[in-house]
Amino acid sequence: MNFLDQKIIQFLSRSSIEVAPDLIGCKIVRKFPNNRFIEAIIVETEAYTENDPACHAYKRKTKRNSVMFGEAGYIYVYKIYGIHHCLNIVTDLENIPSAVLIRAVEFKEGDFLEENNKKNIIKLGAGPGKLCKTLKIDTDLNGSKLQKKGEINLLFRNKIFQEKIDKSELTLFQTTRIGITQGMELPWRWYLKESRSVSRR
DNA sequence: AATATGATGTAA
DNA sequence: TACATCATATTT
Repeated sequence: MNFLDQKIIQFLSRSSIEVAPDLIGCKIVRKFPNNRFIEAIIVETEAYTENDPACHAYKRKTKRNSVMFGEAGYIYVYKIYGIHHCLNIVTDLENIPSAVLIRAVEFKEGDFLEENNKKNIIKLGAGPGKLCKTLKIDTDLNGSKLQKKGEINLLFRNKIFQEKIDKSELTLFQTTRIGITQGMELPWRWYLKESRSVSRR
């Protein structure tokens, strides 16, 4: 494991409520066997934590949610409504079931020249199911570790993004979470106000 | 074994 | 606002 992988694990080994806003601006890198890869900037996240009625691991450890009980730096992928997949990054210490749901990412112009229409590139990552479809993420990746040499990796915010946050040229908006039936009052959703790829405002 | 339902997306 | 569609969890 290299130094940067180590730093990412440290960064993720905190409460999901701290990690979720910090993940905005970080980059998901999805690598494929043919050496090609896609990069996407995270622009919308939600925190799920222990003692949170909306968390899949709220009641007990099950086969599905077991990854959330493990150490930070692994991904939890589940299928929802029979059709879509959702990507989560496991956070916090071992045996504290928590994760951050990636709700939206933004792709850069120039990617997808072959497969997709340039017009709707903004929409390709605007929703948890859509981003998984675009990044070809399904339950086969459940339990994978984020690492440089892997099918999926996470990179920190670049310097320019961090400077813009620091100078308030980019702003994070905090709201309540989407689509849940319990814990609706908890303001654990964050999105990048300036991004056009946010799923809902 | 049977049933209920969901951290969604799309079309209407 | 309806609904497609199925893995998982829960109930019988």
